[in-house]
Amino acid sequence: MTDPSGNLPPVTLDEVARLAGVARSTASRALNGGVASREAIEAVNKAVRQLGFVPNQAARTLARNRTDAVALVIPEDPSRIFFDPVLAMVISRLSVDFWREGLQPLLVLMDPEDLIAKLGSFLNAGNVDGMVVTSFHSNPEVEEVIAASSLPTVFFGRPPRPDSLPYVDIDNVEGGYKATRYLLDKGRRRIACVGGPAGVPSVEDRRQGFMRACADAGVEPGPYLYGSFDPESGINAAAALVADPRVDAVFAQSDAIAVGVLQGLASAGKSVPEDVAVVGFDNTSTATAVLPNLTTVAQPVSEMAGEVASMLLGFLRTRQWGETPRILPTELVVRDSA
Amino acid sequence: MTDPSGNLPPVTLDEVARLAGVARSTASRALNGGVASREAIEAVNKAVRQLGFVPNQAARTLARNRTDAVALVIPEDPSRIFFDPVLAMVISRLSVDFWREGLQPLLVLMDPEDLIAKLGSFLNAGNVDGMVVTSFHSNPEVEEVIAASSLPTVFFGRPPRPDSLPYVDIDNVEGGYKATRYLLDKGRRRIACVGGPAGVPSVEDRRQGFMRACADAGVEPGPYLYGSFDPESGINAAAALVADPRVDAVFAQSDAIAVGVLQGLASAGKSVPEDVAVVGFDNTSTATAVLPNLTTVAQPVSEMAGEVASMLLGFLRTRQWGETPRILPTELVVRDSA
DNA sequence: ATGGGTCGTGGAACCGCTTCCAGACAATAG
DNA sequence: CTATTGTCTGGAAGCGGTTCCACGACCCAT
Repeated sequence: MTDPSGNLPPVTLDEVARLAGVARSTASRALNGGVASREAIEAVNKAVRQLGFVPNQAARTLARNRTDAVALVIPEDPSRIFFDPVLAMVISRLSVDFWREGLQPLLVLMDPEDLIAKLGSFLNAGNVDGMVVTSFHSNPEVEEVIAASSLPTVFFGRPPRPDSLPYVDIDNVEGGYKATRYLLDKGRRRIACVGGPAGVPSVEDRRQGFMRACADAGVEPGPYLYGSFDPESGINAAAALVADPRVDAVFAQSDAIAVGVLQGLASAGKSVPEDVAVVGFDNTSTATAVLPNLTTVAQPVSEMAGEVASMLLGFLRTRQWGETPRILPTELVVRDSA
Repeated sequence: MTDPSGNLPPVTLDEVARLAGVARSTASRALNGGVASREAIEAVNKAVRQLGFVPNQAARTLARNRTDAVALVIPEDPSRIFFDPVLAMVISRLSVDFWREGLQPLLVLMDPEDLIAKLGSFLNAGNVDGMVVTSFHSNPEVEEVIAASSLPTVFFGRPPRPDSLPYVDIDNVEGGYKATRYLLDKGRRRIACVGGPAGVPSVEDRRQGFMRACADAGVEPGPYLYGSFDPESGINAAAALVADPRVDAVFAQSDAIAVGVLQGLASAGKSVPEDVAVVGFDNTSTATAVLPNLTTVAQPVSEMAGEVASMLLGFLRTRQWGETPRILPTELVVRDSA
């Protein structure tokens, strides 16, 4: 079944051809669907099975000038990504989809200094046919290298300079709007918002949605705080917010932040949702791991990743981009915190 | 700086050699530290810079019979891994370490059916020089393929058949013992234990530690329940356990389970830690995302992954294994739940 | 019979790099 | 001054596939 020769000598196409009684070129054609007689194909297939032949990928790459591999570029500080179940989901889905389509995913996740030092060479060494880049945080230097590589690229999340670059994203404005609107509909009148880092596109969009919902309701928006996408930011924010007793709701721009807010409110003696209602964003597993379970805006992360994969695949096959960008809708998941 | 030619023609070593006024072989030697005159090296380096040359990886692989890539094999159902922050950490650390050492990590994470269908070919196609396998769950078919590949392999976690295969793990017996002992020291007298799937090595070891601690204290162990490593198992377990009012502590074999237990106890009206103390395992970020914050057994996951990477690297360089297995200690992190 | 297709095939070139080998040359030893 | 060593070099032969090309066999319509 598998190669019985315990260890060393890998089978080559030459040996297959010899056993099948044909030329190497014929064997190659037989295997790759080129012109070949029925008998040739059968003989070759039999030989392949008998010898446990597997074509050498490097040789193939060299000859075809195509790697059948793609890079998953995660330009984040690796120590940060544990807080981000979204990222885990993205990676997982991309990996599964690419494998299914016969592409090997290379995980480009390294120390930031390594990244700027190595990414350029890596991309230009013909290691991959294309890449997907998660662009939650911007990083000019990395952007630069990516742009210079001229490899087919799809971004997960709107890239900082969306020069009609292909990307998939949710409608963050809508998401922010929905969350805020829900709180307003529940009668909350002074809503604070805790965001991620200033300047990040999704953060600004969610903020815009927040503002717009308040404006539409004729309510003055409560305090808006920038932070980062982790529980600490939430704790800090909560500490600041309780100073204003009129604040009766918080829209946290990620579940991680919301968790921190919850903790901060708890230690300040505020009860959720009675005193303060809290809405998160992302609908990650922590939303249900926390008490009270979090009302949150769900992103269809897996579908998004699926779209990303199919966009890149489509381009690699047809050499042209389909509809881009692709914007997917969000959905408010109501639980106990608001 | 980088290749100015916007797009297509990649620079080859031939062009570098021509520009430097030497033969291709000399250029190769100059770049790879072979014998070469000072002038030759300088001329080549200059040409390289000028042209933005990056050696083609496939050609290198073919010529050297070495890929400088390793596989990260995750034989788990991809939909499951989101519950597992440990896995995210492992992947991240491995990725960072391998990149730092000049090895490209290939993420082998796909649908189970795809895995058994494709893993064999992948491993035998000369895609990688070695691999690391996370072996939380056993899977005979995958085991088989891995064994047949005869690639250098390190396991994260004791593999089902540790035929002196290289692996890194924690002392799970000790971990289980510590958790249980702590509860006993706190005066708890009827301690239940909620484990992962029966038959998994780590689960059985933790169970053994649990049993032994009880025995050492002369206390009869409370109910032992198998489940899986997710919050649902914890909820179910809690539901079952509250039937016995004497149960005053639960040792959950993962934080995810513990979170479920916490919820289950809460909805049964039990307070933690007053009525029932809870100890988790893993010390993942959910341990602090939940209220009360979880007392839990910490595994040095990142260090473990680091060990794994260095073991594989060591073998690839020296062609022999160092000390194996490597067993790292656990540590009890005391918080609020017990 | 003869000319013009297909179809299938083997040989050879090629992808871009590394490495073996033999030769050129200079420096040192005899 | 030759013999011996040593350093550096270019040419050529790989690595293991794919693909171009020319050629022979075959079938059909002329």
